[in-house]
Amino acid sequence: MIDQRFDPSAHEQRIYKRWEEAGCFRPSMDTAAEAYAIMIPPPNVTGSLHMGHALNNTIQDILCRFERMRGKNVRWQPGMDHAGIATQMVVERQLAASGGNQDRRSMGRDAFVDKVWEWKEESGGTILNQLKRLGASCDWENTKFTLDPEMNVAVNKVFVDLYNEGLIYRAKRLVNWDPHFQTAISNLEVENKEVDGHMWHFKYPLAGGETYTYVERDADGNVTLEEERDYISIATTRPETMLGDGAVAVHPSDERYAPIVGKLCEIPVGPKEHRRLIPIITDEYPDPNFGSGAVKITGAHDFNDYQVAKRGNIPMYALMDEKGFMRADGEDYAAVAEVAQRIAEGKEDFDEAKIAAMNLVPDPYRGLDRFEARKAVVVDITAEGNAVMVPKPQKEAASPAKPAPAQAGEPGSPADGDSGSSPETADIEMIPYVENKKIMQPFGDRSGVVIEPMLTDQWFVDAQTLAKPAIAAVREGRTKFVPENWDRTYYNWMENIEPWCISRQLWWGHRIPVWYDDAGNHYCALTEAEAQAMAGEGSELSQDEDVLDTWFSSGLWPFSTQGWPEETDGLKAFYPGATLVTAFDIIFFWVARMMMLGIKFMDGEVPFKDVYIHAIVRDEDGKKMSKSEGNVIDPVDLIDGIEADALVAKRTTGLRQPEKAPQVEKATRKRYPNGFEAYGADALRFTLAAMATKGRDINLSVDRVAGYRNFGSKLWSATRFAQMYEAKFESRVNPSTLRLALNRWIVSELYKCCDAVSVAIEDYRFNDAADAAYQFVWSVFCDWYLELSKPILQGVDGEDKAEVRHVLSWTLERIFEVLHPFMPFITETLWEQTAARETFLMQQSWPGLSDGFADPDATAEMDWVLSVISQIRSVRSDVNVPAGAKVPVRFIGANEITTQRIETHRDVIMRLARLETLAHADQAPAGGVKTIVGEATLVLEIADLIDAGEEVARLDKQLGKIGGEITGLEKRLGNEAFVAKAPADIVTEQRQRLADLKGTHDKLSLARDQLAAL
RNA sequence: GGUCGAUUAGCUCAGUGGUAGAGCACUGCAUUGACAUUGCAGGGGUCACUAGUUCGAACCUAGUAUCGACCACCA
Repeated sequence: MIDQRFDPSAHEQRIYKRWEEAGCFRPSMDTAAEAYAIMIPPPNVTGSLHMGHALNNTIQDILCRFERMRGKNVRWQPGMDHAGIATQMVVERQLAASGGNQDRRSMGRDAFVDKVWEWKEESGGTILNQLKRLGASCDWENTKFTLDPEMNVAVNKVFVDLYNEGLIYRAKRLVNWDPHFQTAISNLEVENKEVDGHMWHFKYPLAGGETYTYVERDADGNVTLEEERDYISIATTRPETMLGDGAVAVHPSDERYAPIVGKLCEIPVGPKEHRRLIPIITDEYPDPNFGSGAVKITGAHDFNDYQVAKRGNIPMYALMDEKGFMRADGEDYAAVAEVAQRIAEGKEDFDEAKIAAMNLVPDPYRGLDRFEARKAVVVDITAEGNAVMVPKPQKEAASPAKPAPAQAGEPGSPADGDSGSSPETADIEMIPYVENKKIMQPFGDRSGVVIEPMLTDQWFVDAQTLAKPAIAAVREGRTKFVPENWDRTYYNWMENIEPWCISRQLWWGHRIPVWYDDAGNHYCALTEAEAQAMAGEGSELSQDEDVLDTWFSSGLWPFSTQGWPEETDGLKAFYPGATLVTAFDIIFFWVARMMMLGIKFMDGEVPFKDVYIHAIVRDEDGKKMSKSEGNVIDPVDLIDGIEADALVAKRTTGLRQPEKAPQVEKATRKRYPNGFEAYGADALRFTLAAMATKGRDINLSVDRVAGYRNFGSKLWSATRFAQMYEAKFESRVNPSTLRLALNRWIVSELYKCCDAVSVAIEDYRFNDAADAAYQFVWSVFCDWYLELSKPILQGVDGEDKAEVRHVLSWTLERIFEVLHPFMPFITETLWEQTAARETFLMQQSWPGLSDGFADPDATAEMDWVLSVISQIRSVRSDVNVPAGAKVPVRFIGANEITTQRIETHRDVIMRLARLETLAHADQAPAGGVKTIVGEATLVLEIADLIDAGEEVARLDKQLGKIGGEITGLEKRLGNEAFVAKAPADIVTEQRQRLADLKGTHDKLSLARDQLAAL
C-alpha cells in the first residue's frame, strides 16, 4: 500500500536520479523510429531559473516526453550560452568585490579569461541543476557549452566561409557604443527609453557677418514674418556634439534658406579666434516643418546625420573616446581647427584616417564627461548671446507648446536654473529658448548607460543577403510560427534588417579568426597556421583582439551542437529540429539568426519546422515580475516551499539597491504572508501547462498551483483506493471483451480523453490538453467511476468484482501514462509503487488513438445513470431533504430500456442518491416531488418533508426557465429561413431538443398543477 | 508613426458561427469508510460600445472607446 499522501521531496530527486542512471533521457537512435529534436534555448551560464524558464522548459519537456512515449527517437539538446557581456560583468564585479585592487586590465587578457573559466566551473550553470528539479528530460550526456572547443570549430568555419563569400566584412561604421563596457553592441542590445530632455535653440552666425532676408509664410502663402538675419537657427538635444558638426543641412525645397545655401556659417562655440565655419547644404533629410527646418550635421555621433554626411561627403569628426569622454588626444585645437577650416572651404582633401585623427574638441572641454561638456557648451553659447531668445512666458500662459524656461543640464536631471538671460527690452524679459521635452534615448540593455553612436572599425554580417532565404522559408511554410501571427513580427524585422555588427571589444567569447600583419593586411583563416601560410613566412601576425557577439554562436546552435561540420549521426537525425520553443522577446536575437545561419550552412534546410512562441509569465496582477516590486516568484521556492521569513530575507539580501529593501519586504509580506508551501514540481508544471494558452501573457497565481497540487493528491488517493480494494495492477485488459456497461463506459471515456490530449499537444494547445486530462481524472474517473464501482467492490466476489478490479487498475495505469508528460514525478512514483515493474513509466507507450473503443451504448446507459443520480441529488438539495435521510422514489412511465437500466443499476442509484426504495408506479402518487429523466418521471415521496407552496414555487421557477428556452426554439424553428438555410443536422438537433423540453415541461407542469390543487 | 494584441462571472482566464465555460473566490449542506489538499448542491455574465454580414454573432466585417506590447522616430 502506498503512503497516505505524496511527498514530493521524498521522491522527485530520487526518481530523477533513477531515470538519469538508466539512460532514459538518451535518444534511442533507433533508425526505424522518427527522429524528434528540440534545441533548448541555451540559458546564460550566469543564469538562474526564473518563471519564464520554468514555462519554457515545461513545454519542451511535455513535448519530449509525449513524443518519446509515442516511440520517437527524441533528443532534447541541452546546453548553455557563454553570454559574453553578462558573464564578463559578473566576474569583473566579483573581482571588484573581492577587495584586491586587481581589475580586468591589470590582470591581462589571458589571466582574466582563465579567471572566468574558473568561475564558470565553480558557479556557472546552476540553472541546469534547477532544470533537473523541474523534471527536464534533456539528453544531458550531450550537454554543450557555446565556448566548447568543438563549438569553436563551427564558429570559425562559419566565420571564414562567410568572410570568403563577402558576407562578413570589416568596415568603419557608426555603431552603438556602450561607454560602460567599452564595446560596440548590436542595435538589438539597445533599449530606447523615453526620458525628460531639453531641446536648445542656437544661432549659427553667417560667415563674414553676411545677412539675408528670412521670410516665413503660412499655408496660403501670406507672409507672417520677415526680418533680416545674420544667422541660421538650429535646434539640438545634444549641444556637445556641435563641436563635431560638419555642415548645416536644410531641405532643398525650403525657400526660407534658399538665399544662404552654399554659404558658410559659424559653429558658435570654442575659442573665438578659431571658430570653425561649416557649409550650409541641402539634403532630403531635414523636415521643413520641424523646428527651424535647419539641422546641424554631426556624422560621427548621430545615425541620421551619418547618412546625410555620407551622401554629401561631409567629414565626420569623432569627439569622444571609448569611455564617452571628450577626446583629449591629438594636436591642439587651434591647429586642428585650421585644417578643418580648409576642408570646409574645399581647399584641402581629406580621407577617413585623416579625419579620424583630428580632435576638434576645444582645449577647455577636453577630457570632460560628455554630459559635463554639454553643460559647459550650453553655458558658453548662451553667455556669448548665441542662444535664440524668446519672451519669458507669463505664469498663466503656460501653454505646453510654447517655450519653457531656460535650463541647462543633463537629460533626466532637474534644471540647473537660469543661465545668463539677457533682457532686450525693459518690459518683456527675454530668455533662452529651451524646450523641455520627452526624448527617446538609447540605453545599453546590460549596462544601463546612455549609448553613444561612435565611428569605429567593426566586423559586420551582411544580414540582408542572409535574410532573403530565411524570409522565403517562412513564406513557403517550411517553418511555421505558432501562433501564426508572429510571422508578421518576423517579416517586419527581417525585411528591414540592417548589417549585423558582430565584433565586441570584450575578452570572454570566441576570438575573431582574423590575423593582421605589420603592414595592416589581414588574413581570415581557421587557424593561425593557415593565416601564417597566407601571409607568408616571416610575417609577424597578431590576432584580432575582438570577440564575436554571443548570438553569433547561438545562431549555430541547431547544428553546432550536433557535431557540425562533421557529418555525425546526430546531425543527420536531429537537423532540422521539430519545434523551437521560446518567448517572443528572442525572435530577433535568436530565432532569426538561427534561420539565417541554419539555412545558409545546412544546404537550405531550415533549423526547425515549428516555432512555438509562448507567453511571458507575470504575477497574478499582470505585473512584470521584478525584484524592486517584490513580486518575483522563484520556481524552486514553489517546488520546495519556503517560509515567509526566509522568503523576505532572500529578496531583501538579493537586492542590488539595499535602500529599496524595506519596501520589498513589506510588499512580500503582504503578498505572501505564509511564504509558499512545498507544492512540488508536478503542480508547478501542471499549472504552467494549464495556463499556456496561445495568448501573450500568463498571470501566475499561487492559488492555482495549490489547486493543481490538490489534483496530484486526488490521483494519489484514487490509487490508494484501488489498492485498498485489491485492484490488480499490471493486468491485461481487452476492452472489447468487457461485460459491465460501467467498465465499457470508463474505457470509452478514457480513450476519448487520451485522444483529446494527443490532439491538443500536437496542436500546441497545452491548456486544452491539461484540462482534458484534469476533467477526466477528477470529474469522470474519481467522482463517478470510483463511486459507481464501490457497490461492486464492496459486494460479493464474482465475475463483476473481478472485472472492476482489473479495469480500475488498468485505467489508472493509462491515466499515469497520459498525465506523465505533465506530472512526471508523481506518475512515475505511482507506477513504481503499485507493482514490480520492468520498465519506467516514461518508457511506456502512449495510450490512445484507438478508435475501436468508443462504446456509444455503454455511454448512453451510464449517462442515464449519472443523470438520474444527479437529478435526485439536486432535488433533494433544493427542497432541503436532510443529507442523511433516505427517501423512497418511484419511476412513472419508464419504457423498456429504462426499466432494464433501473434493474441493472438499482444498487448504485440507491446508494449514491440515498434512496430508501426504488420502485415503479403507473400513476404519480399524490404530493411528492417530481423530476424528469428522459421519458420517465421520478417522484420523491417526501410530501411530509416539504412545504407544498415552496415546492410549487420551485417548479414554477424551473418551468419558467424551460418555457423561455422553448419559446426561443419555437421562434427559431418557426423561421422559414432558418429551416431552409441552416444545416440539416442543426435543424434536426434543435427539433429534438424542442421535443425533449416540451415533454419535460408537460410533465413538470402536470406535477405542479396536481400539487397546487391539494 | 508602423505592427501586433486585449476588453467574457467578484478575480485570473478558456472559448473561431448553432444551449456561454474552467480554476480560484462566494453560499448552503455533509465528517470513522480513497481523498477536508474532500464530497454534494447552488448563486453569479447586456461576452466594452456602435453599425453591418448571416437563418443565426462572444466568435466574421467596419468603426468607436479604453488598456497593453513591440518596432521606428524630428535635429
